[in-house]
Amino acid sequence: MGKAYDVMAATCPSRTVLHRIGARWTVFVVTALADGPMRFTELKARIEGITPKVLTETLRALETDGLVHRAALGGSPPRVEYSLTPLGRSLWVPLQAVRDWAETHVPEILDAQARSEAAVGG
Amino acid sequence: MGKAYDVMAATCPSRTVLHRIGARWTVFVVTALADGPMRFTELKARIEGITPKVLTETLRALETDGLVHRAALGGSPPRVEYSLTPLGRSLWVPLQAVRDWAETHVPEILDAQARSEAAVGG
DNA sequence: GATACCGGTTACTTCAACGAAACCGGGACC
DNA sequence: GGTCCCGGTTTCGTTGAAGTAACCGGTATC
Repeated sequence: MGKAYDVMAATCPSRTVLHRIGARWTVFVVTALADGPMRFTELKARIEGITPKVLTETLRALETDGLVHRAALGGSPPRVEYSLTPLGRSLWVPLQAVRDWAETHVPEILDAQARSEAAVGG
Repeated sequence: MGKAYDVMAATCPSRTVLHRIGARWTVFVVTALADGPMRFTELKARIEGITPKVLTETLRALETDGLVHRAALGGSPPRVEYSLTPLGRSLWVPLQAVRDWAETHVPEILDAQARSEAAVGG
């Protein structure tokens, strides 16, 4: 059985999907929400350096793709809770592996960068 | 034992690493090279839609980070072979998982997108 | 001597993503 | 009546990654 979708094909929709996954802040939001539902301000605090605008954009995009659920709970002050959908939770698995890899191999990459900078004549 | 690096910290070098991994074409190049060493033109053919400029840039970046090895074999016509380093091969594991996820869940995401477009009033 | 192949490079342009900063309504608290 | 919090929105500016297209030297082929 061949696969229905192939990332190597120029027009394959999986490329769009991959692009979304690779967006700067997607991995952070999914990682944060993997610990449980969270409110906007909580997310903003946890993901250091993210601006409210970008956080909103990222959440909307993930919501559109069915990865994140947004629950407005009314009341005052307003309460909005974001959570991963089952699809989002399934994405978390490979994303966590990537995150893990990144955190684990930082020293090797820093080393390689230093070495190639030295080779060029830094 | 706490982790040495945490992606959630604003200044953590793992963020740079993650950024590189998330670059538009990284996953394609690593995936292609996972099948074995390959020449420039071969890569260009296999990764549909990539331009020579972007391919060069991506390969150089991956080389700098120690993920790809470049071997110029002289002769004429010139022969240059690119291959994954052990570090690159270790990255392939999580990347393949992400690629797999993307290819597998295309229909669900397309569905979700269609539904939220309809909800807005398409 | 025209053509094609390899492995790129160069110059220019475009465009989406990202970021900074200010602001919004509505309530609650003081 | 001033201030704070929540969950954003709006405007504007910047940046850098990506795309387009043309070209390069060297060789070998016809």
